[in-house]
Amino acid sequence: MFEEEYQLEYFKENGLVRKICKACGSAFWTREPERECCGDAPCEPYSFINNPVFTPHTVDEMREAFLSFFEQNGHTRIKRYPVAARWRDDIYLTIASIADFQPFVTSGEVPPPANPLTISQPCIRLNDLDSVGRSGRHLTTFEMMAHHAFNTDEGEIYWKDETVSLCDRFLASIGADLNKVTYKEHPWMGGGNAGPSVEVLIGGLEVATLVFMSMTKRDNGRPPVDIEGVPYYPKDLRIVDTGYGLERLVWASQGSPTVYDAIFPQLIGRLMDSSNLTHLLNTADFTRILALNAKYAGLMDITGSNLHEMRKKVADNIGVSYQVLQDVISPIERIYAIADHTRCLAYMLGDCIVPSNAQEGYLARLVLRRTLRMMNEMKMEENLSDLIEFQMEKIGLNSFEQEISVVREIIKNEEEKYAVTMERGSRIVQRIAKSYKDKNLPIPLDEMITLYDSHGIPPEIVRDIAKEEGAEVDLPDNFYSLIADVHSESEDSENAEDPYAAIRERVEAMTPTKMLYYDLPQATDFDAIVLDQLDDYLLLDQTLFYPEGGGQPADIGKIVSEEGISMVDHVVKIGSVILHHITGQSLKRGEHVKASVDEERRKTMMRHHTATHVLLHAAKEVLGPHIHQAGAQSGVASSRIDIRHFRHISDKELLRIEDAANRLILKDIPVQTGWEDRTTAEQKYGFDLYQGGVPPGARIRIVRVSGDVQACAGTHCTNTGQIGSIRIMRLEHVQDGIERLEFSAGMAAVAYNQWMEGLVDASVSTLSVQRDNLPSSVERFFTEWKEQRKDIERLQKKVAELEVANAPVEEIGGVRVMVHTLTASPKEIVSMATVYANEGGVALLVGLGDRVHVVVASGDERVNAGEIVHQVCSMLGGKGGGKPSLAQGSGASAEGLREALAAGCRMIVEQLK
RNA sequence: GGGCCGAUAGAUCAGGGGUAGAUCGCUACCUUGGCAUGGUAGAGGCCGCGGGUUCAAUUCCCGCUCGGUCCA
Repeated sequence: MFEEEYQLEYFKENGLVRKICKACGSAFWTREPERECCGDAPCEPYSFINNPVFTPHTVDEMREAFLSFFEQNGHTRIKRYPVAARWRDDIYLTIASIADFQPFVTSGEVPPPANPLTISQPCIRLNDLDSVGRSGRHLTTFEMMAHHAFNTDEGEIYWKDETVSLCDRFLASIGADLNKVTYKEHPWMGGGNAGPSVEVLIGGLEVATLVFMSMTKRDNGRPPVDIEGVPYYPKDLRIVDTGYGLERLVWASQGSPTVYDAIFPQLIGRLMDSSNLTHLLNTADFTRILALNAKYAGLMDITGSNLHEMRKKVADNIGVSYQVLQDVISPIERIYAIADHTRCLAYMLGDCIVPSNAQEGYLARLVLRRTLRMMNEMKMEENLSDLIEFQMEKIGLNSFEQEISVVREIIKNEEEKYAVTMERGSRIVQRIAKSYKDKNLPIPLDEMITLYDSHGIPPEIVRDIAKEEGAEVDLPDNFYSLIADVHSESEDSENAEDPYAAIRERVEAMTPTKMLYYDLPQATDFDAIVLDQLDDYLLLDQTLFYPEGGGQPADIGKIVSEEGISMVDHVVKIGSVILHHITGQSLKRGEHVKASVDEERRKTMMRHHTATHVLLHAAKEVLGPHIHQAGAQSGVASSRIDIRHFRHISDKELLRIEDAANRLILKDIPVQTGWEDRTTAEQKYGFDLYQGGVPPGARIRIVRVSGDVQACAGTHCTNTGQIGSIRIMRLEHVQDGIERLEFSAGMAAVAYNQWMEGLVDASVSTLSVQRDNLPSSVERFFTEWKEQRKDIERLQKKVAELEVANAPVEEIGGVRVMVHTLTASPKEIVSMATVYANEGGVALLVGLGDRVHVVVASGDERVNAGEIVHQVCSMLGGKGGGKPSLAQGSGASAEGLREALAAGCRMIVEQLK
């Protein structure tokens, strides 16, 4: 595929030749004509360990070397983006440098912040979590250094030859022998795009990938290229997407046994120290084991049985047993993993991810709990907060938005939560372990799965606790993949159909609609010319109707023409065209119309929308500067805003937020809105801008309310005073780390207050008490109700005893039998009969109420109450049953009661014989 | 966003279509000079909310709320 794409002038001019790898069959380019192998794992083992291929660099030195090299070569250096990819809704974490520019820059809709540019982007990938620490090369967090160029037909920056040339020159600048570098052809496809790509290899390690994104599946009318049967079309925008692994470059520059030793030298020493493993560090054997381990790990994926095999090979090679190797290497693997995970957490928490049971917060919790578990296993005398703070300081505290004190508090919370979960978990495990031990069975797999899946207790911990209880467990090696299977069964990812798909294409060519609502936020009436009508969607040359978007619903209203009136019930924006969904009169092209927006609704919407910003600001004031918006939805009767906070908001805090918000309203602060260039706005305000979501377009609308700046497309009041008032109606805990405030503003707040008043009034009048006394009266009524209920129970028992004492009794075969009909509730007669049965007698009681209730209690083994009730009730046209000692049931009417009781009596006599 | 588990006395939980239980804690009394402890008695439950099935629901079914957890 793309074979001709790799025939670069640069390769030819510099004497590189194309070869086919004898091991894997891939094509590659090299300066050494006699080379037979592509240089990639598993075709070639690592050769850089103890034999660096670059001049030694630390992480900071290497990053600086890269960025300044590309700066000197005409690239603009760009600040890193957060690791939480909040500008995208398809991924939680930033997984590559190009992710920073998706989707709007890569689609061509928005110009890049600079062109060409260079960046070192911290990325987080949790796919190979199990290999981290073990393989010697896997990391959860790595910096992808990149140089990107965005080429169009109008502006060519550079393409393949220059990209490879820059790569070569950079590698040479850090001391590489270019003869050792190979370029492996590696066609790339992803996300509907494709293009040629080369992997850059040295010393058996892939250090960079150079991707040339140039094709798309989307039909754009250009002549397509066939790739595996699918037509791909050349893109208008051709992107140079490179990725250099900072950590790998550093590793290869130092030749240490593992990548971890190269990038976390200080921390690993510190962790070894606190785990009492320092003595291992400087022994030759140990170093040799690690190096060998890494070398073999380089040749295979470290999953499941592979790990086992690799261990065996390494053990054979150094002449120790599998178990000895395992014992030596497990602790250090955990230390490597902890070093890695704490850096991952530093980025996550520093970039304002709050651990949670859902979404990106869950990923943070996953890593955090893993780290805590490993620290516990190592009995490490270190504190997780200190380790993460150390990592954050190493990276530079000013590169994080979150304050360190908040980070520490979050970690403390998580540690407590984890402890509670584990404690709850151990109790459950102990119980289960006991019950299986009693049956002399191991705890079965499905119990293990439930324990993990529903209670969060990892199987290793179950095993340990079970051992203490003396129970075995059934724990297969592929436990976690079994879990994955359980989940995959129920996973039906259904992609929501685009409801406007049919119209979308037809609209694309239409003239953009002039948006009047931003310039005239107070206006409601306007004149317009009908441009077209597609089905029920009307297009005008200009409009005041706000289309649905940015968490704000669409305006409604009417359009008046000479022929009649059309109602607008929904408005959407597709591209830059606004579509009015109308019912009633159809309209003709070119017609002049008068339109008006439902004023009250629009005003309510504006108040609610501005109130959202005010409330966020108030929350920041009360809870701290770390508060961020996680989502919002405006409505007519109420609106809601989700905010990130690591704790439950207390009732008191809620009141203070409401107070603060209303004070901001009373201050009558002007709301400033304006359009700004996207890229400059991002640089100016940071990614906090996108708290309310990411709007498309090269220019974005900026809304400022008292120091709070957001990109926001909604319609706003011009001053906070216009909101009138804000009333928080409800606080909901949507998920850990996200609190939802439901509120209303303006007249809607008044309506809510009135409704609440109504509730109070209704209660007050029912209880005939004064308003002020409502809470104390309710309290009094409730306690009285409880006391009286108890009194009733006591009295019923008394009555029962009296009834029993006075009831006619017959003695049959030495057993006292009572048959009696009375007016009493089921509960009463039950307790009556029980009193009797407790004295060894048999009672057949009938209570007359709405229904005929039959109870039999038997204090004699021979008499089966259930059978008798069954018989009596069926004769009464009802049903009943129960235990041999006590049974109850009922019949529909008292008709035939005499016969039924007689039959019951006969049965008792019969059974007593 | 989806799956799974759960909600019963102040706490931890058991139970199960037919009169709501255990342990700890609490209160009082006994034992002591006082405390720890031990003994006896007792108080404490809208069995989360709303529907349905049933003669009968705390128990079974459905919905909701809240909590936990796993996975995207």
